[in-house]
Amino acid sequence: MKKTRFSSPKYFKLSKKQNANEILEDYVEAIEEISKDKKDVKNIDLSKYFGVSKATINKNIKRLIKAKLVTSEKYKSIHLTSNGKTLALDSNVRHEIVFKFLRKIGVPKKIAEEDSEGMEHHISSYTLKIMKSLI
Amino acid sequence: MKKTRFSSPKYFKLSKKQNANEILEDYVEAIEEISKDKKDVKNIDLSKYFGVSKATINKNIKRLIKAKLVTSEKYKSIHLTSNGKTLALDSNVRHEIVFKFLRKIGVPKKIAEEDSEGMEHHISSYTLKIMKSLI
DNA sequence: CATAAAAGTTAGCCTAGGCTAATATATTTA
DNA sequence: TAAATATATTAGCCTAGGCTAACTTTTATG
Repeated sequence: MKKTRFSSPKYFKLSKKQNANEILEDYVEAIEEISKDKKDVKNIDLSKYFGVSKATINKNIKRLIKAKLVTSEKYKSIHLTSNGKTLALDSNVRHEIVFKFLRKIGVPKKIAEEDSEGMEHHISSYTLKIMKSLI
Repeated sequence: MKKTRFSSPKYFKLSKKQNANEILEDYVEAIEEISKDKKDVKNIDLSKYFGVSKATINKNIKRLIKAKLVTSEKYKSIHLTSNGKTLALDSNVRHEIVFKFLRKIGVPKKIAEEDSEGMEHHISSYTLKIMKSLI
């Protein structure tokens, strides 16, 4: 009597690949959000936002530049490229769907904020569509 | 007119900490599952299960040993400690709740397997309780 | 406007989690 | 049982994502 298998190798591989982009998505989403309040998005804003050191932000911004998601010159502010903007908006839409869905099923705001943050990168578009339809 | 903030620094910090244990949980869960079919769980089984090299498994098993989740001697099979067993069962329960919840809202089996795999580490016990009650 | 404070950068370190290649041990099977 | 195959381990490499400390540049202020 074999138990249902909830996972298998291939799914792990997929989730690892996704993982690689998680931080990039979080960053562009953060940059987009911060730029609603401030005209210039600086290193220090992201440092405060994510609670990590300026050095870490600096390193990660270089990855974003390499990935053509942002542009930035030394000591200057950070700007999303059109790719970056698209990814940020996409990310935000997914984030919002998950957040609202969690609220809909009765999860308190604070917890829904935390959970949606963690979950947004691990939900397929199929599942997102269902969640959207249930909001 | 400020937009709702879906995320904030502290949630990121929390999710990073969780991340560190993800692989440990995945491993104990896998070991528990494999041991249902085979008496001995070996390196090679996990290598096939996760689709990563034997060397990687070997390294990670050492982390599990350090974390007192498994015991294993050179060239011998891997056994969950009672801590490991507890974590595995816990993990599996969470996994199962998410999987069944996704099925309940209409997500196809294959996709529910993938998504629940990714999501299980990012859902609070509060949200899990709600999901459980809705299955 | 000079200097102090704030922000940005760089270098060097760490852990986690991958890999390959070489080697060691176990297991199968001719 | 000896040789071939399978599995396990080790060493050394890589990237991502953290950190601190030292230094540079920018910004604010006396």
